[in-house]
Amino acid sequence: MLKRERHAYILHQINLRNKVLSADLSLDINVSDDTIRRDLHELAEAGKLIKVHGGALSTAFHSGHLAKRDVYSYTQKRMIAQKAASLIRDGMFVLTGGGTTIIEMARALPQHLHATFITGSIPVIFEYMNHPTIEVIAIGGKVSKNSKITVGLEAISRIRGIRADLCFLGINAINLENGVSDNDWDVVQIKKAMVESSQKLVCLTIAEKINSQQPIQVCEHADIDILITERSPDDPLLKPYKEAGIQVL
Amino acid sequence: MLKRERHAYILHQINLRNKVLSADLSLDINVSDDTIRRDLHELAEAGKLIKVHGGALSTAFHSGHLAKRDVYSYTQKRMIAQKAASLIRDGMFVLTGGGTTIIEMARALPQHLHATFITGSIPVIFEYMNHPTIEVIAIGGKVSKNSKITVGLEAISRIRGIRADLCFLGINAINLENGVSDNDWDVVQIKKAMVESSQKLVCLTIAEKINSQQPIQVCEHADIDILITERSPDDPLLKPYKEAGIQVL
DNA sequence: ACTGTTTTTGCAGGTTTATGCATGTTTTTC
DNA sequence: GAAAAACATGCATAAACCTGCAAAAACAGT
Repeated sequence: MLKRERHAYILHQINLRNKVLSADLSLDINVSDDTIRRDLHELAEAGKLIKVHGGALSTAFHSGHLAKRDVYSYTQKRMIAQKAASLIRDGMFVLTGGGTTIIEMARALPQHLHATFITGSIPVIFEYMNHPTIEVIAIGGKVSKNSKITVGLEAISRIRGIRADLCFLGINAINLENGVSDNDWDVVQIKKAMVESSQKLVCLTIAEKINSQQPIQVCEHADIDILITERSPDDPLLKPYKEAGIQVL
Repeated sequence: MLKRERHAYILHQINLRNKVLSADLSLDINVSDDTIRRDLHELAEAGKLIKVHGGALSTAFHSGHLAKRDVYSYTQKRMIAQKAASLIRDGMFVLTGGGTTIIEMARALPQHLHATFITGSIPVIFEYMNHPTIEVIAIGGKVSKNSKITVGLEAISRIRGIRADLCFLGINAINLENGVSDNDWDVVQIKKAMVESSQKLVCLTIAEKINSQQPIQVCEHADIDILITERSPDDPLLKPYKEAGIQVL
């Protein structure tokens, strides 16, 4: 096989799977691994791929391109945040949890909204404070350093004393069998209390976490009123949830 | 799986869930936990995540986002903060207000201090959260957007339920005639409650504010136990306060 | 077609990297 | 305060790597 051909083949493989192993290629094409290595080296110099120990990766896959901007799935979260913010009306009492998605929602609130937001998440409070017209209530209690929200009995009993119209939770895992689940006991207790204290529960998550599970259950899927992801409500991934009676946005 | 690929996978997981356990990863990817540990170590060195015992955390929340040097009279406040921090012993319950001086105190706390800090100031909570060993209690209530502390009846009744060893207040004005005074009614109510709930009151202020006055009184000079400024305790400016029975540091 | 030149390839060797394992230590947790 | 989990460290090994070299292949020009 000619060098050019080989190069084309390698690039084809890399675009197909986002990675290649030198060993695989040398076996496939029946040339020595030295040759493959030289090929990869050349292609890397030409910027067609990224050479790593043991093989090569697609340029699209690697850091600079995808990682820098979108490791936090910023774009998806923005979209979720906007859908979520549109549910809030003047005069409402809104309970919210913590997490980056909720922070994005805080940023996406319309300028003249006149609602009351209650949360135990310190970073979220920070974000709410920048809004000109909303009222912000902090839930007191012991502060969990990991999750940066208030937890414990104090916080839970405060939440129990509230009747909110809406509850927004950024969730870590959801499936139909076990509903919403998470991995921090203290945080789960808080979320449970929030769910019980609200008329409607709105769950926010990027689609990637749909159909996944974590050790501790927050609530049944039946408790969820609205589910928001960055995808279209018609996406087949979400169909089972619609059929289970959840409104999907 | 290639090393770089693994790194990308780990980062993806971490940004998805905000944390990962080494054990989970080694099971997922099917490599030894040693390898995972080495991966996490490398990624941590590169600043892509924060390594902790048993796994790693996302950097997303842990960004020190308070600008350091653009604080008015930074050096003076540093000095005050250090004097103040030296008063705190293991096991103490400490009530603190808000303000840049208190934030500096939070930064000046010794690394192994084992005390409990109670505050309603959101920026101060942020700072406390960075400390490895202290316990942090947030006072709940309505959040005042100006002063960034919780105010109102809810907060006050919470404070009343506390018996603290020390209370640190950053103060805006003090003279012998009217004691400590301030200009925000809500904030003053909170400070009053704090003073009443503590054994000892420690007031922090830059010397510039000594012998000045604001419209609303917080407490009498007789309520103050300790006064801390950036000046030496022997400074003539402070003599009247010493003579009035206040311990000056 | 022949010869000189260039390119490509495989190989020998010595080096580096990645990984797992064994050891002993620290940290966490109950 | 003792057991379990997580950690660091050093070592061994296999795989991947680089370098230089020589054989083979491809090329080009009179």
